[in-house]
Amino acid sequence: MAAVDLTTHPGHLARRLQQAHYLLWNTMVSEEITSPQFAVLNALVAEPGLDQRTVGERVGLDRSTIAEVISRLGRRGLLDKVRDPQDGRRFLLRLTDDGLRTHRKLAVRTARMNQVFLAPLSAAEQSLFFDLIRRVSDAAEGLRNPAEPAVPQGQALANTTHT
Amino acid sequence: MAAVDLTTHPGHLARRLQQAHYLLWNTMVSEEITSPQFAVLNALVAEPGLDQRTVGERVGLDRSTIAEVISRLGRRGLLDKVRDPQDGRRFLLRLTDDGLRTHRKLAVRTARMNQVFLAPLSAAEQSLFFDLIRRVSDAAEGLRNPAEPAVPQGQALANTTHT
DNA sequence: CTGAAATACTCAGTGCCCTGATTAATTCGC
DNA sequence: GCGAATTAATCAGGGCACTGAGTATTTCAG
Repeated sequence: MAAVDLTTHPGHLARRLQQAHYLLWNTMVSEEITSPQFAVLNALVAEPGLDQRTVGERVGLDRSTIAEVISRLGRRGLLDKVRDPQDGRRFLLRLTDDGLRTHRKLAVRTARMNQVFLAPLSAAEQSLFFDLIRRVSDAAEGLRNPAEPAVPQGQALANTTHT
Repeated sequence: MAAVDLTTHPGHLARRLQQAHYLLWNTMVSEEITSPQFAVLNALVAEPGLDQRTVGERVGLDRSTIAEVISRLGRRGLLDKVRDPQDGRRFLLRLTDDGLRTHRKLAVRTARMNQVFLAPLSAAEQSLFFDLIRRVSDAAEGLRNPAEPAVPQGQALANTTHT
């Protein structure tokens, strides 16, 4: 009775969307390399020599997840990991030739897959789709560290001040 | 420089959206019960006595994942699992009183969380958001079993019929 | 009625995703 | 210079998500 309609719950929709994407990726792009792995390759194509933490920041993966992903890519021989001589805490990451080749190949397939994935939407709807999702994600991400940003000490924290 | 802009990749956006949702859920709804777990509770509020497979179908979880989720909910005492006397393969699922209470409590918090999550969008944009995501997900889901319908019987389905 | 197919569930294996605790290296305060 | 934060990475642990293989039960074909 008190049951709720999940089709109006953004979290549920987000999960379904990701599942749908996973499915398509698996059939149209690669069964070996996953979408997060491709994101890491892509980040290192753009900026070779990044350290692990920064790559994670670029692609939106936390410290633990990025470590696992990088270890898998390393095992496959797609990237190299060398300790930074300047800062012994860091590992610098760089794609191997094989990694570079793999990225090129998958980039093409990914573009094709995106077209299929977005085919149900008109061009205008597609940019709307991006825009809406980005705005929601960014806003939620912004709630993460609420204190940080230069809040002046006046601090009238004015949520629902009066009914 | 063959690097690609991930902000125009729906898969990447879907993942980020889900991460953002996870974050908000964790802080505003529950650290114990996850969003998929709530979806299962909700399905059983709507239709008590469903079997495992059907619950999975309702909330979009495959056979393995639904088994794990249900086992966790069972361990927490939120649902009961009894073998179907009519069909010994099935287990029938039903919420306990505690499960029902939990669902009621979380439903309220979830509604609040959804408001915060969607706050960056106007009402019109929110329905657009739902509509666009649903259309993309449904279309991709539809590609799953493309062949099925209307397989012509010419097909000589020739596994050794004669022995 | 009986053997084959279908069905519900389980299990093993891989990968993503997060938090909290720990270790090693660097930087900062004094 | 040196001890105290800070920072990069690892590890342990819990949960979601999929596939392929295996078990038990039911249904269907002949």
